Amino acid sequence: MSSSEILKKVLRKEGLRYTHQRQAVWDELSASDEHRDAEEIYLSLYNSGLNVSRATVYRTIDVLVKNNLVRKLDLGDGRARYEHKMDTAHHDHLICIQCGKIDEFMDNIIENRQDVIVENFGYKLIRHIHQLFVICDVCGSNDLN
Amino acid sequence: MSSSEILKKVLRKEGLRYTHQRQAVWDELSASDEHRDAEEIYLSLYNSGLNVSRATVYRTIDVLVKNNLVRKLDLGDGRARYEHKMDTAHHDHLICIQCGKIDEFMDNIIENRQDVIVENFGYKLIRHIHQLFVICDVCGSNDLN
DNA sequence: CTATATTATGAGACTCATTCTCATTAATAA
DNA sequence: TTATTAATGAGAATGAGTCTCATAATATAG
Repeated sequence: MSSSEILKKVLRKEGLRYTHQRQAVWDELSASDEHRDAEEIYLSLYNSGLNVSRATVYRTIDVLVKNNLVRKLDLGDGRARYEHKMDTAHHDHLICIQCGKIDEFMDNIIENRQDVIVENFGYKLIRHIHQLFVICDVCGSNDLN
Repeated sequence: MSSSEILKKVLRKEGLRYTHQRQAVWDELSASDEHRDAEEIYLSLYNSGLNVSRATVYRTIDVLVKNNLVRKLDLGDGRARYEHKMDTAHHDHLICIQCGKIDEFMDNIIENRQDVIVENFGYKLIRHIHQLFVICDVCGSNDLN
């Protein structure tokens, strides 16, 4: 399914109209594997000559997140980051606290343990956040850590 | 070691002065096991007749967090929560997305896997965030989930 | 097609947690 | 006690994100 077909399907399901701006935001997000914030998305579009307002960037991202096309990451620094979920398996993140580099990990043992823990409480797991804040190899070899 | 001795030691180490306000904030935090935000700390002090300004509440909490007397939690809703670390072992959190109840968990298998993952990357683990967002037993039995 | 109804957009005002500023006050050093 | 220096308080500033509302674009009815 093409990028625009996927988006159209989601918009139809949500009862929303298909617009240039929404396509532009989704294109921008799906074209990169980086973990960018809303301002970066906005500026990247702007620099491509696509003048989508910040408000629309936020509004569109909300729809994409709600419909599982995009994941929102809260790294605790006050700016949400976004990553598309096209052809990607579930994963969590390692974040270098020095250079900001983000890597991904996935561990079935951990995933299973989470289920066990929640089950022992008699709760139902909806979603989870698991972030490992690290000093990456590059930053670690640079000097005094 | 008493509450004030602990605080004095930290302040001395940081080259900071011992003040009523700092003691009041630390007392307020160490007296409760709840996970409260800065405004709740401020209001609780205010209602006890202790007029510590919001600015000082924030400033003091920063010192306490930096010195491991308090842990800052980011639950992704825009307000940081704080919990003291007196006589508490490391743990992570389960958060009910409906009623907001917060429970704690600790799992050695997960802790070990984290170390392995980070080691495989050749990185150094500094800290981690692991939050399980759930529907708790009470909310789950209330009706339609 | 064309007109009409309805939703989406853009610009900038607004919110709200947190941080900053700076004049005043309090704690430590002499 | 006074002098020195840091801490505090009040409110301004910040900044990511949200909201408003007039205008523009899209979908629907003829």
